[in-house]
Amino acid sequence: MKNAKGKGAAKVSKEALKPVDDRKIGKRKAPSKPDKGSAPKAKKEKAKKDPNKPKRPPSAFFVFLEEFRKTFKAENPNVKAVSAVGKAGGEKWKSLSSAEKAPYEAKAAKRKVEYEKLMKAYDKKQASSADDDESDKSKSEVNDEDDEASAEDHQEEDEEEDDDDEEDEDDD
DNA sequence: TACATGATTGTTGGT
DNA sequence: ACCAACAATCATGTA
Repeated sequence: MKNAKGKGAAKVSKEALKPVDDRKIGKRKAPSKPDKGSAPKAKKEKAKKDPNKPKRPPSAFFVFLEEFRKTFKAENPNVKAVSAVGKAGGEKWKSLSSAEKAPYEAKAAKRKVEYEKLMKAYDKKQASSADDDESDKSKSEVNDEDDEASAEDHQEEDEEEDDDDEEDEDDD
């Protein structure tokens, strides 16, 4: 008789230590670039802000936060401060069970797939652009802009793959 | 007038 | 494998 839950296999390790629990190491954000230029919109500087660079996909937490923000603001229209929603959201998020977060993770996972796709296109562009030396390159070259080939195809919202027992409620 | 900030967690990319 | 930065939000603050 093997383990009834052979699925888990040797994953008995308890989350164990978290390398860094407090990311308060330091608030590194914008490298402080108070350029007197005021608007960093179009600076011929080397501030390459790739407009094509896809932003990172929102994690399950952010997906949940998006909806949570609405609820939070709906019940706290007086609250003003992103930190308020962040704290409340973070607390609530931890209060949710894996099953509750499942739908959010599912969506986040989907976003990630799209992100990878966009990244691919972006990467391609970078490769082309990387070839700054387009002096006498008679090659066809730059053939980008083929992204969004299939912008909207699957809009299905059915994530009902309940074949396996996914009763993963937090039961510490 | 306009941008940076603050606070949350998760994910991604780089070394 | 680990570290560091960034993803949304939006009123407030500073220059």
